[in-house]
Amino acid sequence: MTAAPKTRRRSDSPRLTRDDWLDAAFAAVVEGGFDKVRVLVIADALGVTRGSFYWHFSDHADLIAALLARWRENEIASDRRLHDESTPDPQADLERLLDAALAHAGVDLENMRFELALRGLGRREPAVAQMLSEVDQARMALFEHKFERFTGNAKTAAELATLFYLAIVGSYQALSRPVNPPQLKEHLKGVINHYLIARQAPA
Amino acid sequence: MTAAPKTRRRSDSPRLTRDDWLDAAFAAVVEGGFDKVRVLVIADALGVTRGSFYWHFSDHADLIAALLARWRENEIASDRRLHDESTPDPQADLERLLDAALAHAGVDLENMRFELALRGLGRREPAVAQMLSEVDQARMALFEHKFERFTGNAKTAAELATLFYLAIVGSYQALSRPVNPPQLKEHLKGVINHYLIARQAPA
DNA sequence: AATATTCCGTACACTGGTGTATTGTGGAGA
DNA sequence: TCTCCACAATACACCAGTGTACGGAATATT
Repeated sequence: MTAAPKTRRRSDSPRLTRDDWLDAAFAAVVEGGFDKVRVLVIADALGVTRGSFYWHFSDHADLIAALLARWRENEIASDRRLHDESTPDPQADLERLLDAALAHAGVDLENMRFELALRGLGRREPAVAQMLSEVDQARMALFEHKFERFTGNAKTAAELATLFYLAIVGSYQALSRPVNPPQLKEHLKGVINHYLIARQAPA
Repeated sequence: MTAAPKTRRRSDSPRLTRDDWLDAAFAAVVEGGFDKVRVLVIADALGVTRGSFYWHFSDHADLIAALLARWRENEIASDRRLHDESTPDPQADLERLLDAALAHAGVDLENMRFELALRGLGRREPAVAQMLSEVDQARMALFEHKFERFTGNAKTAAELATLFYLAIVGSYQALSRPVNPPQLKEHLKGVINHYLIARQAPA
């Protein structure tokens, strides 16, 4: 009655790598949060025993730390990418940013769930909260920058950037309850259009 | 070396009530999430042993269920209150609603943290997700109603209601990172003013 | 005061998880 | 082909937590 391993290791090699473990741990976080990251469970999801784990990692804390570090790297990388890929048209540029942020809630469902779990962890672990704070700052700055190119007004740019960023973060977990992603996108566009029109016909 | 109970029971009576336990469990959720609700820990926070617990509750699941139920009651009650207390002036009415929602992130910090933990739980428990969905729906409807009274336009009301509600939810956990509550309130007001002006000087 | 009821303590069995030490094993290089 | 070593299995001790059975104390009730 010994069940077969649920998830086959990524590489065809019979041996596992540290990254294989990280991937599996990531999946565990995605579907249960950090509190449900159990070495034992991940082990037999990978089809091995914990003997392997304690080879690649010193202990449970080491695993979590590595997971956080890896996420952080990816995060600053994708932030950099969004910052570099700039379009001449401010509005198109802005919409691309919003699309990317909303994709997090669509295609990239796993990353969204991971980030939510991360925020949960951040409520208990100051170090994690600190990390998230920095990431949020960077993203908000990017939003603000794009909005300023678009509106040409620092104050409204700050307002809209704050509002939009928080709304997207909020949508991560209220989803797909009160609204779904495409719906939300339409609403965001509606507000942007409003500002566009208002600019063409100032008071 | 036996430590004194950290939290004294609310009633002066030496015996505990089911509600005392619920209060303590609530506190546990607030500072650690649902995964950190341990009968053992709560027991000695209350200065008793688990013998008491298993008198008032059948098991751990019973405790959680009761906690959820109680939250739900409070929630529909406060929703009703917000719905009834209506002011003749649409703008003042709207601002009162926003204040109430933002207070959740200020004074009412505990309730905010509880709700966040709840959303975390909802990602694993469909029943909880369902409950949250209904609460979100109700709140959004209220937002939309107030915004419609204010703007007089169904479409923009839907847009702004969605955006504002999600932003507030989002602020719950990004707080106090990228923005703090008063700052956020100013930004929200800024957008509202923009819509006010635009209405007075239509294109 | 005697008794019943309500509430809590105690002791035990059991589960699921971590970490460690030690032993195996299969594959790449000499 | 032999050998070494990177990787994994096994077996152990240990801990935290749940649930249960039962006994004991405190409060009501008559």
